[in-house]
Amino acid sequence: MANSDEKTKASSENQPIDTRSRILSAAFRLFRKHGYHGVGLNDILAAASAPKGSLYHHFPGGKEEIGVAVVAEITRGILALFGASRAKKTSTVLMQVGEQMSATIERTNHEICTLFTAFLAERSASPKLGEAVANAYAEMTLAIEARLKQDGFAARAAKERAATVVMLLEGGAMIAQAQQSVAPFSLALKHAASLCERDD
Amino acid sequence: MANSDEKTKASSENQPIDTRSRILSAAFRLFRKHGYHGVGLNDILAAASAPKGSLYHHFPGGKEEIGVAVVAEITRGILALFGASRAKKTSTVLMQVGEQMSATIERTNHEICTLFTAFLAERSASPKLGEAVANAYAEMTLAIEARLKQDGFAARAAKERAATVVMLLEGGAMIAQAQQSVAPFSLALKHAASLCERDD
DNA sequence: ACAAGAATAGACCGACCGGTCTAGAGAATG
DNA sequence: CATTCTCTAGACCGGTCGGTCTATTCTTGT
Repeated sequence: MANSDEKTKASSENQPIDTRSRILSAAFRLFRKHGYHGVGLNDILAAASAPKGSLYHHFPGGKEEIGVAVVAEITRGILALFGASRAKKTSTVLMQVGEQMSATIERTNHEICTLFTAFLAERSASPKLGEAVANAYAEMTLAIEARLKQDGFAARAAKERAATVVMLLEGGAMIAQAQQSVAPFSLALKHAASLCERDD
Repeated sequence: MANSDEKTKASSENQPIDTRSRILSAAFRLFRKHGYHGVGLNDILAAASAPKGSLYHHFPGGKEEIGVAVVAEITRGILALFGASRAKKTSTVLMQVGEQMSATIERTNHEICTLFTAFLAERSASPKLGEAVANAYAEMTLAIEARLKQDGFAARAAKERAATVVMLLEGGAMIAQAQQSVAPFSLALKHAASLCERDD
């Protein structure tokens, strides 16, 4: 069920992407630009060139399930970045991650709605989505916290700084979008990186 | 209907609030809980106990005009807080403002969608709203920056720290909402205040 | 008292929302 | 070939969206 990367329609490198993936990435792009409520299923379908039947086949839970899946996908990506290159200092890795985010912000004409902001407002309407977002933040913070401890920070300091870093990234990305400029995000990133240095 | 025991707008102290104000504050409360798109005009009308005719009489621009007005109202409130008590140190004032925000966060069961997050996603659909939000951030930052200069910070440092403070407040409030706890916001506030001390 | 504007009131509209349902295309089994 | 399952396809549904419209009630100036 997961992959059909053998047989007729697919050698492992096929250009026409899986319908499910197409829906997911279209939803991702639209959500971060217009917010969760600002995107209709028909918008997603049109962007993904898929009919409604396919959508409800792959995501029986409908729009909400898509939202949760997108949040999970983003989280997975971020964690992968922080999980890699354990040898390097946290501040170094953070700067690298930040550069990548900066590039995305610029590439998308500052249309990146912050990591999870697009879904935050739905907390009241959809517990599942709210939970997914809360979880995402928690996992991100935990990952950074673990690295900082490894860098030699005391437990409490690591926890506080990790949390502050996440806030800075979120706030920075948000204001960057509002102001249509990467500058605020870069500033936040710089500050966050310095927070990850022990001799602060 | 509801109230007719006073001369309309003439008497400045009437308990039954002006319809326009009722609509505005209802919209404010709903927007921050559900986001701009998450709230329908009928929701606002019901919460304000007003009919549609009144809404379009006071806000001919419809929902968008209401959104802009709400953003302006929030900004006005924040600026008033920072404008007052010029004598005190900025960090002190910041802590006071923060306490007030913390109280609001707790009182509303952490339903405070960050200051302007609720409107950010509409940037793409409504230039006016986007502009209003960008303006709001700029004004806030400028107000803090001015205070920091007055506290003796160099121009560049004042600008950067002011921007960082705003990011921290936004990010902190956002994560506080996601995690359903004031703790993250308090942490952000603490860090922001220390940024406003010269011997950092 | 009376005219005129401000404000209230809600029925009504077309568009779109998320979601359901039935039908068919395509490959994998016997 | 017949069957079966996955997946595609889109017409269709009731409900709600933001917005317009006309009618009526207050308030105020004269």
